[in-house]
Amino acid sequence: MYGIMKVHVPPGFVKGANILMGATDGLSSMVTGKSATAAGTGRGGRPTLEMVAARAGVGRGTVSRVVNGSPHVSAQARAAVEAAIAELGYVPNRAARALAGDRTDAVALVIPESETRLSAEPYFLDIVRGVSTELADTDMQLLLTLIRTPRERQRLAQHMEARRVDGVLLVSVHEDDPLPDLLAQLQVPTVLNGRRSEREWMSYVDADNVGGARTAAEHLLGLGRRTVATITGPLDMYVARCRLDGYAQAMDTAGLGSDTSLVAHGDFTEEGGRAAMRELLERHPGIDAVFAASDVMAIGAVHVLRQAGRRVPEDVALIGFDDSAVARHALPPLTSVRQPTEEMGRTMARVLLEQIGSRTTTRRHVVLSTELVRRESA
Amino acid sequence: MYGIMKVHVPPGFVKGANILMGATDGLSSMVTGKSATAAGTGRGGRPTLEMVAARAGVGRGTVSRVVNGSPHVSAQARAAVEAAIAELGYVPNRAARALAGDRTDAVALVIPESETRLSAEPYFLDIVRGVSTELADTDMQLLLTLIRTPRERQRLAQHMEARRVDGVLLVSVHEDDPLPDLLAQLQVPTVLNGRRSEREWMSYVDADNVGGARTAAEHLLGLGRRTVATITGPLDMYVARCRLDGYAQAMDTAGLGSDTSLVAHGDFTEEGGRAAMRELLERHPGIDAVFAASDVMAIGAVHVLRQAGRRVPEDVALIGFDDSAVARHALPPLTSVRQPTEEMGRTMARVLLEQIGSRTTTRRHVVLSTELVRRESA
DNA sequence: TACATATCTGGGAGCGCTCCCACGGGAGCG
DNA sequence: CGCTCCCGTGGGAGCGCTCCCAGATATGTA
Repeated sequence: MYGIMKVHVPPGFVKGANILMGATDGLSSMVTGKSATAAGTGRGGRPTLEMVAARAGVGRGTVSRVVNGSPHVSAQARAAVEAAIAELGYVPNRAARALAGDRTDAVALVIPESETRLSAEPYFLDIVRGVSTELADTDMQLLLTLIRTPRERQRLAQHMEARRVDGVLLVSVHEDDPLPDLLAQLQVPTVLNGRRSEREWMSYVDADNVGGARTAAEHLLGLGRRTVATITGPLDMYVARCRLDGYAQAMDTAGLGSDTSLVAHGDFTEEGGRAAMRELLERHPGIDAVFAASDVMAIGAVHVLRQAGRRVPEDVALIGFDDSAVARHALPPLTSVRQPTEEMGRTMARVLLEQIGSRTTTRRHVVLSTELVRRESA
Repeated sequence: MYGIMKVHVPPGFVKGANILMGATDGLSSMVTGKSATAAGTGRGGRPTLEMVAARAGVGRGTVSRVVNGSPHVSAQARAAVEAAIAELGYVPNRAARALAGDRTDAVALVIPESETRLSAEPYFLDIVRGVSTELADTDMQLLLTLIRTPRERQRLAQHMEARRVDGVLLVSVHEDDPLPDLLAQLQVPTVLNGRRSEREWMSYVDADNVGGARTAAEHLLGLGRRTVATITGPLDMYVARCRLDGYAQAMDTAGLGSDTSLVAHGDFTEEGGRAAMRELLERHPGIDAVFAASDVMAIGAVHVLRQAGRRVPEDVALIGFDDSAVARHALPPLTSVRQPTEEMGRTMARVLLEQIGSRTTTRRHVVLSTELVRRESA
């Protein structure tokens, strides 16, 4: 009863309203048809799924199944298709796939400008490197989006609503950034790099800032130093609070209580580090160790200490955070807490892919451990 | 005679082979139809072009024309369409556009790993920033592709053949990299960041390395220094040759001939800079100025000079190249040649867009001038 | 032997857009 | 006053894929 459908109907005939047009001048349209595809040439000479199917002597569906790794294909058919793909050098058309499958096979790495200004340096590149590595095996594309102006933020939101990516990686956003909530509301899989606060609920991958800071302070203490101070980052940033916390923990454990006069506040800039160091020197002339929450601030501290005639590390031991190029090339080379940045990037990508894959909304929280890189300053 | 076509035919009826199916069990298919689109809901609840058309009381074609800025639309129709777009919050579906229009509205920024390892630092990020800025006004997407393994290079080539991007930005490739030629052959619009040799034929945007180096050397000479040496980069890199050239030009002009013993070869690393400085110090104990072809090498030189008891800049004036964070935070802060990195990124994007727009293969060669940033080392 | 079940397969329909053709009506012309 | 010409317009066809359904075939069971 359905047999009629199996009759071979010339392409271009069944399709469209040509039938209704009868004797009208619909000829030109009829001539068009999908002849190009059915023949040996796709647009721009690129092979199409249909060409592969013809070549392999199977149907479109089967080729699609092979390409997408469906298990419901006989070994024989699979082999034929794979051969045809190789011979033709077939590569799936991403746009067609996206359109038909309602997905994009792309993830965006979003970087708010504020962040790039601060820790710039290798950090960002390492994240990209990690993400890229992890994505290399899938055929997800990595889209880079810098957000600087409100207009760009607006556009990003629009793109998100239009579902132009399957997921988003968000590099350290500020606590009051509306982006994460927008993404959550839109149900776009998202992974943050760094938490916004202690009770972050979205998926995130962060470094163990507390542990790293604690280790640094402990190292200073282990060197026999007694007057161990710290230069913090801006405390409205969670990462800065964490590093202060780690320091405080180490001091507590060492029974050195919490002397707030040993805590000076910086802002992650060299000048901030300078000011904080001057303050510290004034309050504690006998200071013999400093843990700075960033390398750049540590550099500032080095300069001030030098001017004050203090030697590093003989008089004052110093540890920074980030293990940046600045730390490596400083004089003396700075001991610093290294974050596994590339690994963080890889993990972010992995978590995101998992989240995109399983359509469930399972949040993941990952904290990767840091490591003290010993150089000459402590 | 064509009037019959204007009769309103219910959607889903004209389309497909349903007509042929007559009394057969084609019901399920008929029910499907494109009802969803015709009604008020696109996939995922997102508005479609067709919905906008319905809302504005015009045809699909007209909406498309408005969206794509075609001039052949009456003011009235345009206004209606724009209103409908705003009301519905319509955003074009990128995949559909790509499929129908045979383009992708995306460009790739390709970064061979080798390069990222060397000058890493802000350089790369600034390029991205520039590119991103320029692209923000179009709705081109920026794809980031890191090339590290031969496998990744292979995949990139494949993507290029499948025309997954409309154009490519290539960050400083080596002279023997086959990528540029592949891209040229594939006729993919491409812009290089930096030349591969003096006779680069592809479009490129480069910094005036010769001029920057010349200025640096001239500055040193202008300080009254007579024994002005240079530490070069690896001379198999064009950029290194350029910087050496600039230095040589300044020396020639000053009538100081070309004393090859004043030229030491480094490799853009700190250790390379150290070794070169030691060499120089040995050959010319009375040396009073050094131009290093990179900041990192300059840092190495500073360290060696310090150990040798030479003061910077009192005994030996020093200039680096790149104006990196390392230079800014060094002790003393390094005078350095700044490249307009972000501007380079912007220009690259602009040139690429132009090349994509005009389907002609007009190559463009842009050289942006550098600038000496004076700090304390010279 | 007949019938139910599981497995593999072809191909129609449709994703949302662009391209382009052919229509209608207004302006310009003789 | 009829004739082109052109501009603005609607909408068919098709881009290359995925989804899914119904056939065909192979396997198992009574």
